Amino acid sequence: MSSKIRLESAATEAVQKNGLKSLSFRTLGAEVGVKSSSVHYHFPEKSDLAQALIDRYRTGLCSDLKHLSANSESAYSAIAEFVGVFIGYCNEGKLCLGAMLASESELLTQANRESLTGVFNEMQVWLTDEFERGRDELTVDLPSRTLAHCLLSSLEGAHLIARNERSDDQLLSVKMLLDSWFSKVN
Amino acid sequence: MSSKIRLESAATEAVQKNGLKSLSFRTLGAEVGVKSSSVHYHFPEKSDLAQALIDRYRTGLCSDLKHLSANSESAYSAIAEFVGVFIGYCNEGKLCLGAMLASESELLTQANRESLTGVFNEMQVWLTDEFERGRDELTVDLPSRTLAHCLLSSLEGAHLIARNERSDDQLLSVKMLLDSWFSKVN
DNA sequence: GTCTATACCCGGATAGAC
DNA sequence: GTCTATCCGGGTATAGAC
Repeated sequence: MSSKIRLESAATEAVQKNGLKSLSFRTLGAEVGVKSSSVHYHFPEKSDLAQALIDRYRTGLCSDLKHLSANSESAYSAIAEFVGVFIGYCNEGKLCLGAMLASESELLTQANRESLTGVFNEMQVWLTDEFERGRDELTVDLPSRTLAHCLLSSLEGAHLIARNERSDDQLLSVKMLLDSWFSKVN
Repeated sequence: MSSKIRLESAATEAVQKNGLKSLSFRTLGAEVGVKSSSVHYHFPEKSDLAQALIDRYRTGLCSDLKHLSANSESAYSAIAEFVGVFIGYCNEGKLCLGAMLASESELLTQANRESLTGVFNEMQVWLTDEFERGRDELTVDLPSRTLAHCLLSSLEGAHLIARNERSDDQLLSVKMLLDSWFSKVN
């Protein structure tokens, strides 16, 4: 695989764990066996790296979500699987890339920030559509869009809080809330 | 006021805006008119500064919450005011201190992390008690503790997401969710 | 308690050879 | 595309005078 791709993978992993600020061109290069100058060749400035990571994350996300919609037997199961992704991150000591970068927004360019907004929108639109698809089984009468916002916010917040502790309490509560929104949780 | 106190205030502000990692002893000192060596006199290492900030935040929080409980006419109004604090942060481009530090957990010591957990617990216990106080007006039958977890998670997540964008959508949705939990929202 | 001065390290970034 | 070498700025931290 090309160096560039391997750099992006390693960078994504590192950013989800410790943030962009903590990631240096030197250590990133070392991770895949090249020097910092080579990293600069692919990503001239740090904001270029950030942009690549955000774009890459969004692309992967889109295809994952598309798959999830197509292969799930119900809106509930699709959304529950989405929640599962976050629980997975949590177990690896990672934050969602979007959340981590959002917490470091002072080092992002305007373009970075706009793309990041796009990532969150992608998730919220997908969630909104899924809640709409499961309308009939919903026990709450809030707009789908509101439910989508709330679920995403809870997930991002929960695994931020959960990072410090050694319990899944936080995410489990969110899961309970989600379940309470559906009449059939099979 | 003593330098130490002023340093703590300035540091809290800076950390909520840009994080601990971005805050240098030099710029912090400059903020209150002393040199970096003087900052080191009060806080030998960065983790000492972090500890002071966390302790200070918790103390302020405790007294604020006590006041809120005592002076509110209902559980709903107390909780709504709590939500208001987060909306206020958001308008100032700040994150809750706990959330910001949680996102930077790689630079915290074990002691820092434990104290930080205490801060989140403080909020969750208070919220749990308030939901318990408002039991009669609740329209959801989830445990108060679960509601507390979910509300706090949503708030932390919402203003993380909201930081990038120029809209309050995210936090408004959380407010709508909260309102939907109470039968009387007067 | 605060200062000046300084040691030391690490990060981003670039120039130029291969 | 990758390397070596290097510059420069800025960060943490300490020693010692006042």
